[in-house]
Amino acid sequence: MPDAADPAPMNARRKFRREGEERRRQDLIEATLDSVAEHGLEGATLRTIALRADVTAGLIRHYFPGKEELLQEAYTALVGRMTEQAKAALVMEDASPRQRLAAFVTANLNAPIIDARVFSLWATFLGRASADPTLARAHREGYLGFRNEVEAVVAEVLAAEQRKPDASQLRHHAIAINAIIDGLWIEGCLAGEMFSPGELAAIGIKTVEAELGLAPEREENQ
Amino acid sequence: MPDAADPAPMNARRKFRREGEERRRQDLIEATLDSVAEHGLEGATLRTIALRADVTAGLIRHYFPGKEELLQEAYTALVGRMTEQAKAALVMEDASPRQRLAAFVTANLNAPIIDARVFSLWATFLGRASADPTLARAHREGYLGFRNEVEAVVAEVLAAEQRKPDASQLRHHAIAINAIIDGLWIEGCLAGEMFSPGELAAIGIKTVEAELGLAPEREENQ
DNA sequence: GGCCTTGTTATGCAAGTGTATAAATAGCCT
DNA sequence: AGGCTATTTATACACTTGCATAACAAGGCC
Repeated sequence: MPDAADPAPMNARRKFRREGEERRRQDLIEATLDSVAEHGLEGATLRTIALRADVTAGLIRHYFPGKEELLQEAYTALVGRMTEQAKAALVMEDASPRQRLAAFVTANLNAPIIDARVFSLWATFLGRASADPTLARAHREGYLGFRNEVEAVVAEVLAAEQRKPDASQLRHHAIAINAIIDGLWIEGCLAGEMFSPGELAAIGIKTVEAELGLAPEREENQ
Repeated sequence: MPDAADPAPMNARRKFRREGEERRRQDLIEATLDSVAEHGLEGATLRTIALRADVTAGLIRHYFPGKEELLQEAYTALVGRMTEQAKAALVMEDASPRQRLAAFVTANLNAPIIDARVFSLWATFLGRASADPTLARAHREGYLGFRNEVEAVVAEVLAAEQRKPDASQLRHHAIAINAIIDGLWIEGCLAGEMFSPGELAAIGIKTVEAELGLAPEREENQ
């Protein structure tokens, strides 16, 4: 029974905790990505983001010059995380190049890289990349890093097969394989339930190996 | 010298012409796509769109129940146009299945299908598809139509080679080829200047034919 | 314990948003 | 030519947006 005897002020100011700077920035970026994934760039308002980070809107301006910068940093963080995860699949000691390539493809065509939320973010930001040079650069760097990684593995695989491709052939292989992975990734993210588990990865490996002209592993149907 | 003698009223009402209903709707949809491509979903306001269509904002409500419906119709129109263009490359009389497949790949990896504006639109809308069932359905239908088209050509090509793939193999080929085209399409749209003219198409044809296990056309390097 | 810094909240504001409604006029019909 | 109707413009409104600024208090320091 809230009455005159109630000692609590009825217009209590919101309680809060001071967090470390890095932690707050991280939380705000995460909240931004969540908001964008759920409501799109249009629906990701400062107030929505702040609410998700359990903070009031004004605080954002204490860490970021403006909304634009927050979005850019969020996208940069996203791209960084994506390529980092992708490359992580490559660090396998004592595995043949061909196995490492297969593992790379498999990793990129399963969770957590195949993920509707990440895809939504990827597409949303990329749609604005053609108009925003900062976003375009963030994407470009991630993309080239990924493709170089692919090219390096391809070179190893072919070397293990005693083949000496020139730079142009290597580049073409990398472009093609990159396209295969990207294309299957999109299909998986958009319509994951249309594929049985592991199906996309199996298709990816087969297609990549065909592109490289590697002999089928064992069974030769048609 | 605009003075008291000037017969023209100083607050003249805007002159306008009455257009046919279909024409106006078409114009408004086109203006919407332009706005979204340039400013993103967030920047595509009714006033911006109306300005581009050379009309005042209120008129939009005369043709569409609300902004959402306008955006949905615009996306549907875009998807329809894209798949239509893609399929158009398939109607070649007296050409071998393999030639038709190659022509299909080539058409999809050159202008006007490789186009930064279309890509921007595609990505922007797709980013919101996971949250908007109407957009998701529009995309799904376009995608399945495209893939069925691919599957049909693949079946013809393999039949011409006396091969009898079962339904599962056919499906896998279609998925893979669709991914190759999509992936290369994205690369071309986002970084067209990194590729020489025709390079993407050449890579696409080679990769697709490798995936299908077709013997190389003539020259056999490694 | 009391103070001081600064992270945090609260409030305000001008600009812009989508939508509703009233007023005007273009162009067809007779 | 003159009237009718529906397309089009104009205006208003309630609400949201990003940003600015002032008030406040959390937590380290002496």
